[in-house]
Amino acid sequence: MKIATWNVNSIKARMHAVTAWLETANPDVACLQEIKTVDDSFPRLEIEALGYNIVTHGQKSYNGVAVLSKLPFEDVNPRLPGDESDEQARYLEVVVSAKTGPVRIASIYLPNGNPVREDPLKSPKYTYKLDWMARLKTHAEALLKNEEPLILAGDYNVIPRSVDTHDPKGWWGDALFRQETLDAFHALKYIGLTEMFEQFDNRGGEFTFWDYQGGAWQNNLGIRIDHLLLSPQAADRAKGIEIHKHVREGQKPSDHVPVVGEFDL
DNA sequence: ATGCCCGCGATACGCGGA
Repeated sequence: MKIATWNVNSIKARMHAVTAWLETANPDVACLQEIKTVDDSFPRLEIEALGYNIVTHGQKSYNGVAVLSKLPFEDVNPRLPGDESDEQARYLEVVVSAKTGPVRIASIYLPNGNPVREDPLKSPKYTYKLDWMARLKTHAEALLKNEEPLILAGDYNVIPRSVDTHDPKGWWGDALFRQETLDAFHALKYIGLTEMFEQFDNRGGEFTFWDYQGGAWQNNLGIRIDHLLLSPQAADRAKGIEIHKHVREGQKPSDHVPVVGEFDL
């Protein structure tokens, strides 16, 4: 079973790239981020025609997440618990029934967090990011008690290590790569989650995002910020991970590329 | 120099992204 994550940077602007990728990569489940549209405007028909069930948690103009699945959805839960006032659409959790039993999958669009001011804790966007990461940790701890395969897949907006950017000195201090962010990401992993790229590959210099500006793609100036975090029951059945870098070469590409995990589920 | 590119949209000398 292939479970993928991809920040598409607008589903409407990306439909040609998305359908072409679905047809060739043929994932069983695809978690999408930054669909940038409301649920009613999501282009369902073209994707359903490729054999996918669709759930969305959309928002006008910004954010928005979706899950596409060849298997039917047994359960759907939009929103990350812990802050009823949070109106940003960044989390969508589903359960599908694989041949080995239920598999819980979440599409995650973790806040960017920039700008970070001189006092990080007085930076509204950065404190929102840190709060969101703490909420994700609390929720993931509760989900781990289910002792089932759990895959938290998405755009984490976290550069885990210096080797996951072309320019660690340049990035250091940014909301994606600074001590408080790394501490929160480590705390999330430390509850018992496995970062899938670390499990199977762990090379430096493998990126999932290249900025549109300044010839970043042409010069391979990228960062690795799209991740799959796995419960022990998912990690035990994990087979391998691929970054679909070639997708960045296409017409009107997203600035992110898909990351695809293979599981014996 | 926070600009360069991209998508959205009360189409803005705007905003957010990373």
